[in-house]
Amino acid sequence: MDNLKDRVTIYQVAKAAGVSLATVSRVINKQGSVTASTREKVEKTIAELGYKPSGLAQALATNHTTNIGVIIPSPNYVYIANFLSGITQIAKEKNYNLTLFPTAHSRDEALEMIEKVISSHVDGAIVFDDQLGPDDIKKIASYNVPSIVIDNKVSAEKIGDIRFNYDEALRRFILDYYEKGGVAPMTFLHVHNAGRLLARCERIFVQTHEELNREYKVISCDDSYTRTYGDMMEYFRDHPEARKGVYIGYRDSIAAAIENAATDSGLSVPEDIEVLSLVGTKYSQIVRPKLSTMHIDMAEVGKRAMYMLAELLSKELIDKSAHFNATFVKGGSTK
Amino acid sequence: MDNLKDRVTIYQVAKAAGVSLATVSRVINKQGSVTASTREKVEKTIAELGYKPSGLAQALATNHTTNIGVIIPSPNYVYIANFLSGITQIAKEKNYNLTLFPTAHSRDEALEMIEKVISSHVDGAIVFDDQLGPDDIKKIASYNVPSIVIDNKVSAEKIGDIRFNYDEALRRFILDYYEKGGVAPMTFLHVHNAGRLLARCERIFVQTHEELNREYKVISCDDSYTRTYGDMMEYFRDHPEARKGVYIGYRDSIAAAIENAATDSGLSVPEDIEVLSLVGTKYSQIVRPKLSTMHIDMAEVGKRAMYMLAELLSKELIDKSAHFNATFVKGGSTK
DNA sequence: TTGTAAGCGTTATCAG
DNA sequence: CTGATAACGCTTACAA
Repeated sequence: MDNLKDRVTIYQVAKAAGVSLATVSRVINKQGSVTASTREKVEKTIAELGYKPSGLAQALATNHTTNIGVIIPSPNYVYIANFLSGITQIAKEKNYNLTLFPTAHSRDEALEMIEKVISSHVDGAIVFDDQLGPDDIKKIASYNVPSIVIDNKVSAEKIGDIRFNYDEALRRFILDYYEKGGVAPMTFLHVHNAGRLLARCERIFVQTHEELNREYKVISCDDSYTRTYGDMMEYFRDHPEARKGVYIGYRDSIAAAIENAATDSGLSVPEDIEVLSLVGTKYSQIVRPKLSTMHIDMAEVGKRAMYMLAELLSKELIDKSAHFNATFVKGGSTK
Repeated sequence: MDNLKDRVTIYQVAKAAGVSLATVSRVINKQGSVTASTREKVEKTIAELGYKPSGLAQALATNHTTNIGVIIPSPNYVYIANFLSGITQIAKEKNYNLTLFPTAHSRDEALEMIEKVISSHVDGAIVFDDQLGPDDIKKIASYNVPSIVIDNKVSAEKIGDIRFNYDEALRRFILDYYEKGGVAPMTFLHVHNAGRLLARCERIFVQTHEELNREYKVISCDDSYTRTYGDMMEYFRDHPEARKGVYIGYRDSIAAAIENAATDSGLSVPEDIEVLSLVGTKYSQIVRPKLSTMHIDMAEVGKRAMYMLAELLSKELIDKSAHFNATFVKGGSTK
């Protein structure tokens, strides 16, 4: 608990080196001018004492930590992990540390994390939580925490956003299917509380079908490979009429569950059943047939977010909005 | 709430509520005694002003942040992401924030991150970096940062460790193969710089074979699915003698690359080629045939690490070492 | 129950 | 070039 008790302080260094606090501070910050000889002396005693400046005290004095807060659903999903990994790379490059505020897909928790972000005195934040609406985001803005918000349009002074666009690609995919003579209805796998991204895709799915005046199905599934695999096995067994058509899952695990369940039910993909994954990762490549996906490179999104934030923090962010368009990547799971 | 505001301080709250700093502090910390009426008054003005205590200042005053530092290779790999996810869950439960110090598989960087951890004033640290040796870890100990170290034996006052044991399971797997009449040599896919865990497995692999006086192969591969898939396609094409036997990859992506390359080369798994993944994740289940793995649940490891650290921070950690034994999980990729 | 004041470990502004 | 000293925002004895 009081591991910090015996921390060597700048004061001790000063005393040991026979100089004042201020001089030591100048040495460690390499600013202001110090004689070569005293600099050496100070550096020597710093090394001897093993002194490391307290980031905390520095932060308090300078009014900036070099921390940026990251609000994300827990990094359990590959696409979130990829996103985080992208942030990570650029953060390192720009010399920021990352503090995680994980939210487990619940709005209340996300809100609570926003409070924490504010308290934690981060220099900026990247918010990728699917549950938060624009109003929630404004709160963070009102506290003057420069932020990049993912998949949420916000316009505020110190806030940039990155938005995903699945609309056209998904619409086109659906239209193509019917234009090419698709007859069996498409099925969308709904996952409870999986966030705004999925919700929007589902809306596009429904709308497009209603415009076309086509039949469609939405079925609910659990947000896990194993459960969905089991459920789909049953589903294909109990619903002979469902043994054809296109199935859409929102991420690779779900889509893979559909595909494997279909295959293991004696169906062939893509001849009988076609499968599409909305958030494709590299795991779409390892299943057979490879999954067709709507692809957005989440690591790139993470990098971009961190670049934008760094710009927001250092100068003016010129372009406060970035867009990532999903592109259809054809695998073997669709015709 | 609308306009950007400068940080509201405890002092401003005190003034607005007509009380002293100390009283406000008591209210926000719910300790000491405050009359119901003044408490209300203070709470009201806190709400009105939108005051959030500065974690920084609190940390400096109390001498502990509620941050714990996590040194990991970047969360690109599923097993690392799972580990992080496990930490995350328990950290939330115990009310700690996580600060990430990602290292990208290089010892120098890992060392640099240790420095940062020390400066950053975290209450404790979880160190899962495969590149660090025991001596490196001691450095963190010397700064009195209570830590849990993964896959590295350390004995120091404030340091606990979690170790993996692949030895027996892997040895047994190899022995079984030959006892059951395996003839074709086993092949181990070596990945440069993939860390101590892999290195140790490789050592076990080699040793066991030498004890048995059996032929074996070690081939190098890139740490990526796509590259390894391509390389293995070539390999199977150019080396007819290699179109049989057991192949061992250190994580699912690598093992899946072997398996898919074998299948796509017209080989059948497990009849011609058998495949084993050393660090199995749920992705071993989605490829066909399912991968046999040596399994350690990394999310559990993360949880355990965080539990141990919490204990280390609050009282005495009774059991300073935990062990996780790899268990062989048979899939369809081995006979 | 409440207020005063001394830290916590730095940086930064002045003088000297 | 160097040294006092006042911030930074909060906690916490100690007094009142």
